[in-house]
Amino acid sequence: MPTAFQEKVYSLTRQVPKGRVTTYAALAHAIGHSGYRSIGQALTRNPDIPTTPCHRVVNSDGRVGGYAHDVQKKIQLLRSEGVLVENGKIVDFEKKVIRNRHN
DNA sequence: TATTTGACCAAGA
DNA sequence: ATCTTGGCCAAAT
Repeated sequence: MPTAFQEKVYSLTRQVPKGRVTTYAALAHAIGHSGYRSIGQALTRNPDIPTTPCHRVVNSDGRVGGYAHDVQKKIQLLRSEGVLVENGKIVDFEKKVIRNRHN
């Protein structure tokens, strides 16, 4: 049973459109927290991949970051949505990332 | 109740 | 550009 905190994280993660990505810091900021690591913690406990596209959440510097089971799987999913990854980094990261800021 | 853990981040060397 | 360090916060143990 998810906590209120996790509900927020999942909810925001689901709002990320296909072909775009967001960062742990952006999610944290959107919720009003500064504990970036807690966001990853919440996603780690996420059981259902299809319902929550947690593969669209990446590191702040454009690196792919981690994944519960296999990072390669995460990269594969991103690539299938049009987000290319080279050397563990997102190609054209600044174009794909959503930070809920001035746009 | 207290401690440890982790899919992070920013700044410094 | 890479590596290290300290800090952050919720959940699990």
